[in-house]
Amino acid sequence: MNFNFNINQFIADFTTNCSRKNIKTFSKGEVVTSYIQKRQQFCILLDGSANLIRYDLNGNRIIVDHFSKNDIFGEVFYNITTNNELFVEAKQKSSVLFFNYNNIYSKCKNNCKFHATLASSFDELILDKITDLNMRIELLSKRSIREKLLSYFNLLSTKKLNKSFTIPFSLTDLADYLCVDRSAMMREMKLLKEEGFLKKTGNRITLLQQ
Amino acid sequence: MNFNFNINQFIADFTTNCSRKNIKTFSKGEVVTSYIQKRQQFCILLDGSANLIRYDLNGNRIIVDHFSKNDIFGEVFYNITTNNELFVEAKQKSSVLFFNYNNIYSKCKNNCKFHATLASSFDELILDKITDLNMRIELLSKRSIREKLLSYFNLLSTKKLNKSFTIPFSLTDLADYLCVDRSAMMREMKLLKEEGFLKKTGNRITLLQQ
DNA sequence: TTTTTTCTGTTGCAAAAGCAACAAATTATG
DNA sequence: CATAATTTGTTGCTTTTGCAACAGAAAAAA
Repeated sequence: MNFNFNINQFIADFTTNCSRKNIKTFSKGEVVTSYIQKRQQFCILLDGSANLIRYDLNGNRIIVDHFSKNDIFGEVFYNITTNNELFVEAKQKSSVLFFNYNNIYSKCKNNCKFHATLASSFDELILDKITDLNMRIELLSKRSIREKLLSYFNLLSTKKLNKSFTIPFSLTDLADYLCVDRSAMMREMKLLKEEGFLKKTGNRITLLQQ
Repeated sequence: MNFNFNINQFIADFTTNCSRKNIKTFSKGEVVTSYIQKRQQFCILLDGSANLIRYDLNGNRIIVDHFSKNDIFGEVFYNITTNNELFVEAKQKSSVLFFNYNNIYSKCKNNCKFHATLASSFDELILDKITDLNMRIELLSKRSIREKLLSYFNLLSTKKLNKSFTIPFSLTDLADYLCVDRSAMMREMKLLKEEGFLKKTGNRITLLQQ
């Protein structure tokens, strides 16, 4: 397994050489793609940010996943089993590369370098995805809103190597990402501030103590 | 990608030919393995059943995953980031095959057929794992105990192609798997019975209506 | 087979979370 | 820039969930 995988190089190879790629841009609020059974599309977010969204039967919106630059998504990473409608919504002006994974081994016209890279790097891509999914499960396994908030904030803090960081989406979205009621989440956040766990200005958080 | 992957054939090849494998048996309650950072072990449950367990800081036990015959687990499928101790516990007499994935490409003495199979089938294995993880996320994203129970039961029902099925572990375990309080879960289950959603004898459930 | 341990089922009470509703602030859009 | 739309922050009230505790059933161990 190649542990020296470089996502930037990978994307560069892809965008410059592959004739089977397809790049589109989207503005805020637009649906980038819906997940369709049997199709095996895979997408790379070249720029911007987007959410993977599902609505449950009670009308609750769930932000299943959040994507930012260089994140990879699509049916390849989500075998759809039930009739749960899943779609990706751009949160801002975004640029997305599409690739049909079904025939991954069919070379494109100019026999591009990318296909060799893809074959050898695909394990790496999915193992990264597994890491993300396990972190998501760890987050959702937390039993209280307080624990969910603190876990998520610690995650962001670790990722940024900084006690201060910006929540990558609105607080309304955050509630749908943590799968809790927004007003209850706001109340809990207020308590966390009052009890000295964190400081908050807008959607910038600074973790204090512990 | 090979969509004709056969897990039974795969395991048969592995157990009969590979000299790098290592098979051990465990009795109920024994720890099969703990997940260790940097190691890249991967294990196949040949027989029995086991749970992947974590304890959170409040002492709550979380059943992160449940494994039965032919399920695959190990650090390969769980990049450990934090200091969360994860271990696999046998729920009954179980037989487990261990393989060190670090040097997947180093052939074993008799250059066994398995390694060719593994290289070509690994994508399949991890994509299956991703499906499982996404289902787990969908389950945990449910906001009430009632919804979690019904979703989980529907899942089992779909898997068995039958409205009747057996919960693969104790109700105490089920609560830890759904990440809710056991007594609250029992109460909700009682209500579901009373409201005619299901019948229950021991840990055998029959779904009624809808 | 008896004893010990674990699991199931239940309940009262306390704490947490959800719901609804609204005003103020902020952000998009014509 | 003005207006519309969305987001934030807040609160009272209701519902759900968690906690603690215990008795009986079932399963495991001696």
